[in-house]
Amino acid sequence: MSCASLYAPELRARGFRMTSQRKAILHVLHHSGDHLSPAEIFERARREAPGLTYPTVYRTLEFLAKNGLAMPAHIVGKKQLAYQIVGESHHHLICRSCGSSLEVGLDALEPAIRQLEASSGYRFINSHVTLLGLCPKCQKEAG
Amino acid sequence: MSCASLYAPELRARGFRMTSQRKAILHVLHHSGDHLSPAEIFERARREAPGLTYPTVYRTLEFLAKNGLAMPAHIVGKKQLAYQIVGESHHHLICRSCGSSLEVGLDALEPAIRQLEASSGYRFINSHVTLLGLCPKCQKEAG
DNA sequence: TAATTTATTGCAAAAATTTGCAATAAGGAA
DNA sequence: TTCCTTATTGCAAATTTTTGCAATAAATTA
Ligand SMILES: [Mn+2]
Ligand SMILES: [Mn+2]
Ligand SMILES: [Zn+2]
Ligand SMILES: [Zn+2]
Repeated sequence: MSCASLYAPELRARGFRMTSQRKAILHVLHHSGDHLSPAEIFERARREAPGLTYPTVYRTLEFLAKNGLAMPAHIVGKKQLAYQIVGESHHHLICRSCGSSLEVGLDALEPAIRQLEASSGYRFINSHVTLLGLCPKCQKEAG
Repeated sequence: MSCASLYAPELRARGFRMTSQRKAILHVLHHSGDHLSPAEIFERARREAPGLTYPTVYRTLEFLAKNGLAMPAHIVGKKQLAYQIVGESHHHLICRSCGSSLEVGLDALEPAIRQLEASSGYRFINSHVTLLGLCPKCQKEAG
């Protein structure tokens, strides 16, 4: 029983198909919960889906993002775009000097985002925000 | 008189150098104001800096982002990471179904971000947030 | 101005990501 | 179950992005 059964109805309702490749990738994202690079996802998912290829990994991640099942996150300083399963709302605050990071809970930005949902008419906003700043340590060093 | 003279002191104070390549790229970003892909930046900047190469463009954009002079933005549906000069604070709300987008003014999220600056100790947060949602039209179609 | 230091660049090659298209297989219909 | 339609995949090739390293040039000093 794969966790992919959670997502299958969602996809089929929109005319998409649940394939073994998508199951494997969703399984990896779902159980890791973390931000994973395409390469990490490829390595882990192909244990369940032998024959899996890189083009499929990239296309699937883009597909999941477009459909609101995964969130992309670009972290300055890391070259690869990472993906994470949609779950607990949270955001990232990263020091652009030393790279140290802080996870920001949903209470910080979420109210403003819900407000925006109301005023814009857009709905189902998945927020996965990466903010860049200077951490306290680097503020001192920079003067 | 290039607009790069605006940025030179900033860089030199941190031990970096203002080069003809950086001048050209800053000039392009500064006067466009828009989100530009590395390829667009390369094409425009090399008019002023002949001999400019792609590795330099990529390294410079990463450099400007790390130093708070430019903001990267990953737009789901577009493959390339785009960059924009740091200027008016604003955010993007994009429909993950049809791609239509809305610019979100600084009043929507900025108060929450200033609040976060206070509570986290991080400072000089450049926010350039891309939020994904479903626009009103696509909400109807999706049911 | 000339010399010095080293941040930055260009080049060539490697690695990552995207694309076109024919083959495959998921899901629905018979 | 078998047949159909077409969304999805794998493959090969194209394109984009990154990296190592020697050559270059910005800024400081003499
Ligand atoms: Mn995250
Ligand atoms: Mn923008
Ligand atoms: Zn820091
Ligand atoms: Zn839409």
